[in-house]
Amino acid sequence: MTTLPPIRPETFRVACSSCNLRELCLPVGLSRDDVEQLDGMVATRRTVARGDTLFRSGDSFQSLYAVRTGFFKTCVTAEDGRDQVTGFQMAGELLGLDGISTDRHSVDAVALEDSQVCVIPYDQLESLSREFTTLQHQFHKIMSREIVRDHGVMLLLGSMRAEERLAAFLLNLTQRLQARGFSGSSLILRMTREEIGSYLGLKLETVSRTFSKFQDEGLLEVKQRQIHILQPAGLQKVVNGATA
Amino acid sequence: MTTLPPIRPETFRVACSSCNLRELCLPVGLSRDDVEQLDGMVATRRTVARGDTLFRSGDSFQSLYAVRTGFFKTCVTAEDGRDQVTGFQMAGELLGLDGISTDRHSVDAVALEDSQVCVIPYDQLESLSREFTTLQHQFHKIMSREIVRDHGVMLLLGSMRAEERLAAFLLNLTQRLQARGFSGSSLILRMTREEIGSYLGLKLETVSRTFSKFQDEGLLEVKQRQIHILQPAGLQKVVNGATA
DNA sequence: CGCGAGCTTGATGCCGATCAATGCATGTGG
DNA sequence: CCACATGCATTGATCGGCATCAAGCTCGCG
Repeated sequence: MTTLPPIRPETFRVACSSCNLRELCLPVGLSRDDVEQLDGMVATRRTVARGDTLFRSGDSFQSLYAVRTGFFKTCVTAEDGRDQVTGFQMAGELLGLDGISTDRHSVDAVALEDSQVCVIPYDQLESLSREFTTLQHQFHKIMSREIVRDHGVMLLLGSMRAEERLAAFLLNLTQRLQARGFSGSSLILRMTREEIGSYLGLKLETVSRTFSKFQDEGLLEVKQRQIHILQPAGLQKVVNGATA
Repeated sequence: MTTLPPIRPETFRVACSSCNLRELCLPVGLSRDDVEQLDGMVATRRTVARGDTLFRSGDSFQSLYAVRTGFFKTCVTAEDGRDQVTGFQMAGELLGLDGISTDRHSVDAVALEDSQVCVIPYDQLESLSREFTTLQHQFHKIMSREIVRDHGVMLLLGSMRAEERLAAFLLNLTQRLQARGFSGSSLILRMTREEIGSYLGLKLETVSRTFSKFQDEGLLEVKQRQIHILQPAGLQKVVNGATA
């Protein structure tokens, strides 16, 4: 068998028009022609190893990033050192929107596994979206969706109990994974109990205990970070007020 | 004394270029010429009586609203009826950004006192911001600022204790009032203890008790909704981890 | 093989929720 | 103008959920 020329990932053409995430990512709803306009803008990718930061709070803001592969968390840190996970991002989701307001990032974005992102230079996005109405509108929708998502998290943090929070979190994760073609019932958590706890406003022990409780009740199976959802409907009941 | 002709507010010319809020509102950072372009877009005002809603969750989204006078709250409601105040808006702040994502509003906006808003038809805002780079950029900054604000609320809800939450809330309110030319030390709350509690993820009794505690400690004076801040620095200490 | 990061589980305590009563303003109708 | 109702706020007593403290446990990895 003759050896093929080595694959050099860096040289791959980065092109939204041929990306399998285009139905989830920035290009949603754009025509074929419009998407091809994006190809000129999204010219580079960046690889981020597990544990490394894509950007940090305080860094100057230049670009947005679309997750191509991998998994991220974003964290805010208060002056007194307290910190809070504000979100988990997977393929097709945008990172960096926080930076637009002050030209500096206000959160840390950390890769929870080896990841790749597409770099979207922000000034180019602004000028392209002046030309292409659909792109402009799509971008606004993405920002608005982030605001709506944040409101949902506030509801969760402000008025739900531990079990309800974890159940809501798991259902949200599985929905997003399912939209990406993964199983809706089986998943591997990319984050620690502590990170889940930070996101949900709980301590890691409470997260662990709640997983165990769900397991005892037959709602799911937990083996470390491997989760099998056995009764999605049961979890949904927990999210609402099932005091079971 | 001769009677003056009656003032008919509806006929006042609505003009961003002559609005005293232009340094706080959408026009921030725009040149005189650019602001005059806004005058054509922001053509109408709407009056909302105390207790009435400007829009409701589920309403179709057409316009953004800039608070001109008065005070609003926004609430999300879960399917099970639980609800959560997601923000309080005062003069110069924008309402309705949540609606862009799905063309329907996802929160209720309720006036907490008799209020007036400027109506900003969203399709006109999009087309104007295709023409005027500074407007486009300013609008993006406002959306991004909302996202950053939401992250701050998540930090508060996820990792602060009752006293810290209330202190942070009061300092935030006074800062915003001060930016509008009001005293930084004396304010009248436009919302009930229950609404504060909902926003902060606390019960109204806890809010009330915490006010009393701050008063006992000499940090402020409370007389129903009248608040006098005596030691802003003391409140700031509470926001960080003063276990006092 | 043994170390360490992450996870589980138990015992205890505290913060804020809940339940309940009273107080205080505003407004309405007699 | 007062009596009473109503909505909101305060304060007390008790309870419960989650945090905290503390031990082991599991698993991947050098």
